[in-house]
Amino acid sequence: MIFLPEAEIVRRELEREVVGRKIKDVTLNVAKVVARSGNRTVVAKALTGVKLDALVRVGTHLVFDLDSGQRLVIALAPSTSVRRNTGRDKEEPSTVVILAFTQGGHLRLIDNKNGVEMFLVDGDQPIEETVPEIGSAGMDPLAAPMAWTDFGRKVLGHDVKLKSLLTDNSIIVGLGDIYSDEILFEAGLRYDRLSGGLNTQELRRFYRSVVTVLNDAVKYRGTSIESSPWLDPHGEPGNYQDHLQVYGKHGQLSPRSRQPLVRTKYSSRWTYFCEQSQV
DNA sequence: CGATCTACCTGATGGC
DNA sequence: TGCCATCAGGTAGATC
Repeated sequence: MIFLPEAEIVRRELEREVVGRKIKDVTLNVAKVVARSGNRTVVAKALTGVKLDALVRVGTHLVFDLDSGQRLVIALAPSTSVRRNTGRDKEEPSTVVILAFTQGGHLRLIDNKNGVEMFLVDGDQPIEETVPEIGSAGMDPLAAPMAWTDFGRKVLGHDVKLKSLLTDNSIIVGLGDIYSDEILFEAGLRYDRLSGGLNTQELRRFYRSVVTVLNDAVKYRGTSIESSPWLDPHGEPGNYQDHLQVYGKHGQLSPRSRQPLVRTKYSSRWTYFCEQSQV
């Protein structure tokens, strides 16, 4: 599964290995994935012979500048895998897009739920305008630097349980159960605390934990566990699963309180936390 | 022992 | 606005 740290890892890899390359050939296996730019023939034609000039990440969207003057947007879904392949690698099941480069090699998108979208937008207008969901997306804690004042205002501006806040893409983009539970443990805050009731000290701890956990997850190259498989563009798993403190660890001793960690259902999904150290 | 079924996992979505 | 039922695909474990 791709969440925010994994999206950042993908951006770094593709910046090194794909930017500067020219598209020789385009394979589009699923019409829905490119439908925002028209049909497959139109999109393939618009991309063939075009060079990828620059890449930025906005939340879980990857945005390439093209030498055609357009931009290529890849809107990653949790179910998306991004792969750098040689041209000879055999096509994995659920491969939805293949971009083959004149310099050799492929960029492939794999998605068993067809959740990924790839489309072209005008390069002259701001990306927030050409891609409305980018304009309305939540904060990106990996954007350097996420403003502390924005964070505070957004958190206090809602009165919702902290876990709901963390997993709400319109407030903070790209987090799921794993990173949410880890952030809340790091912050010493319970999943069911109301965001509007945090005091200044708690708010600062919360902010610091969001930034720390997500940056650590990038540093350790993402989280690869059974319920949330993740492989980087080279097919390598991450290591952050070895640094998880609470997720999936109910019954084990809390690193902070030395009491057993607890697992509870919250809005029909599991939440892992330490009853003693998270208040 | 293999095929099939069931329950449950995940995040996204849309109705209330 | 926030909460929750439902959806879809995948999979683990049970059952035949």
